[in-house]
Amino acid sequence: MNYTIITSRCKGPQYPPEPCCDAFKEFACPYTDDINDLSNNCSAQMFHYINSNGNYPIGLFGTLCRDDKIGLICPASPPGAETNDVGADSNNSPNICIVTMASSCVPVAVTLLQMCTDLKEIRQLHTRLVVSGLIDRRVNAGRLIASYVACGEICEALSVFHTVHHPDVFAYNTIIRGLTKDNCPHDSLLLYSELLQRNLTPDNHTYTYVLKACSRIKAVSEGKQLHAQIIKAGKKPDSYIHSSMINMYVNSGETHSAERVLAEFSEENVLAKNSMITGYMNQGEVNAARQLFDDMSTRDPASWSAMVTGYTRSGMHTEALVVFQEMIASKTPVNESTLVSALSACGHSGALDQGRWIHVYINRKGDNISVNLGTSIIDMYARCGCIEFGYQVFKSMPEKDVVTWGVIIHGFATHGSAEKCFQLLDEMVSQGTQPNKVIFVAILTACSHAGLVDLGRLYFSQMSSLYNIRPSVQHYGCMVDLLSRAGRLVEAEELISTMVEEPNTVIWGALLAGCRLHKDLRLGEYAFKQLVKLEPCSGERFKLVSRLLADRGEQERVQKLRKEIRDRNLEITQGLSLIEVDGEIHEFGASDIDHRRYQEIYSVFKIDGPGRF
DNA sequence: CTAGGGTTAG
Repeated sequence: MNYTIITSRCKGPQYPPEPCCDAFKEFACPYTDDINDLSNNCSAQMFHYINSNGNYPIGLFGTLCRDDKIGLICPASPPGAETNDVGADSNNSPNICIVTMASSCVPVAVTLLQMCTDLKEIRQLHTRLVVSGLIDRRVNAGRLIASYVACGEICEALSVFHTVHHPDVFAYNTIIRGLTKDNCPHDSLLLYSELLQRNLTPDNHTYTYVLKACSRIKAVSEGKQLHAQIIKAGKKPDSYIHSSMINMYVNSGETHSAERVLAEFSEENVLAKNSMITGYMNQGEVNAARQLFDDMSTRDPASWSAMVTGYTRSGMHTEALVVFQEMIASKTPVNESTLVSALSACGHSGALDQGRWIHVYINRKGDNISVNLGTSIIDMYARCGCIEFGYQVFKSMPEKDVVTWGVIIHGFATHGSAEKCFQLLDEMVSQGTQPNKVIFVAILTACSHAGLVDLGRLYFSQMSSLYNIRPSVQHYGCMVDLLSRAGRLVEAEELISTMVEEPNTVIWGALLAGCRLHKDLRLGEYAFKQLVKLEPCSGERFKLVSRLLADRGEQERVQKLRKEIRDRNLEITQGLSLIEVDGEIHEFGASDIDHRRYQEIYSVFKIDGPGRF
């Protein structure tokens, strides 16, 4: 017989948790989540375990009783256990021996909780701990809190925490970590001050988690206070504290403080440097990030990931993809976030070939594709103009979230397939995913591109009436764009006047563009005035309004405006199109006829003349 | 005597 020995050290690959948990499920006790129900019907003695065949397979046995010992049935005595001859075979025959863990070993409940793989098991053990009274042991309660935190059940964790009379530092640490992870960093900080009030001594874990909470809410002053406390306590920060500290400063935008902390630490700390790279990248100090990365003697996957993500977010897509290729070449295991960033870089730069290469690479790796990664693949194809490929990937995904639906709907919207967008929205709702505000931006964009004014109005009103989504400036932007393009300028103006928030440049810009299209000088000038107030340095709007004036034959005012653009040296940004040819990305501006391969591309796309590209 | 890098994308 092939037994797995379960010991208190049963973590790790050599002791897979499955056999113990299977055994666990078959305990003679019926499964129930209800503590009261269990306490009425069962005693603490029920852990005696015999499986359905009447055999004694390896498993947990014994009682969870106040002496908190565990029995194991196994062919030989596991390390760290004392053999108890009860039930042991006479001359240590290979059949069965029953051992009891020495009392110095890890408490049973802790061992059991470590074996739990899902919430059901944890709940069941929770009930048993309550029934047996073992929950009163702080160690057990603490580990139970940790188990709930590990599977994201912060409410359960909190309710256990509140029953503990004098929680120890471990319990505080665990719950602080859980609250921060659960996006309640403020509560974490409250509990930290409670810990101090109770005269408990924070340890390295405490500092790490509290720093993380500060980092999450960009609480620099609290973070600095903590920094001072750590130094005052004479604690030697370990690498976790160190990197959390840097992270805190980085997230709060204090790159220089982060730099100083980085310099203070003598040991090589990859985690800290990774945080620093992210910090530089967030501040747009791309070269500093690169320098740090280049100087690192050891890099982990997160170091590479920070570079790829940073470049992508700075819009340096080519650089991002170069680093990504280097990462592959250096045989660094590629994690998911890196792939997501690299795909994003492909999508934003139109690098279809590389995007497809990454898609193939992902398929080759054979891991099953997560919702996030699948979504990124779809988005890449959609942005590179291959919505059909994206749709294939979409259809092949067994699980989708609201972002997945958003990506595909947005993709079809920008490809002008409004009908497909509406159909997908219906599908999404019928499959049980609630649309959010981003979905409606995509839907309204689709209406706008297809000139479907009435449908746009319908969806705009349904948004709040059916789905309880308050229209944001972005939605108003879509609607103003939709109405203005269709020449319904008065309606557009009316809609703007109903806005609660201040209209932004997108809103006025859309109105101005519509006015130019439909030659409405009065409203156009009004929109223009609002625009100049909001962004006095953009020449683009001047150009648009001067065209409007030219259309109306107001030559004199046109000249005046043109002079103003020149005199004030207003910047004129240009919309760019990106085309990948043989792995090389080419940028095109509107009416760009100076590109060295213009003729080729001109003929391929049958552009009907310069200026109309 | 149990616990610890980041949350991207539309």
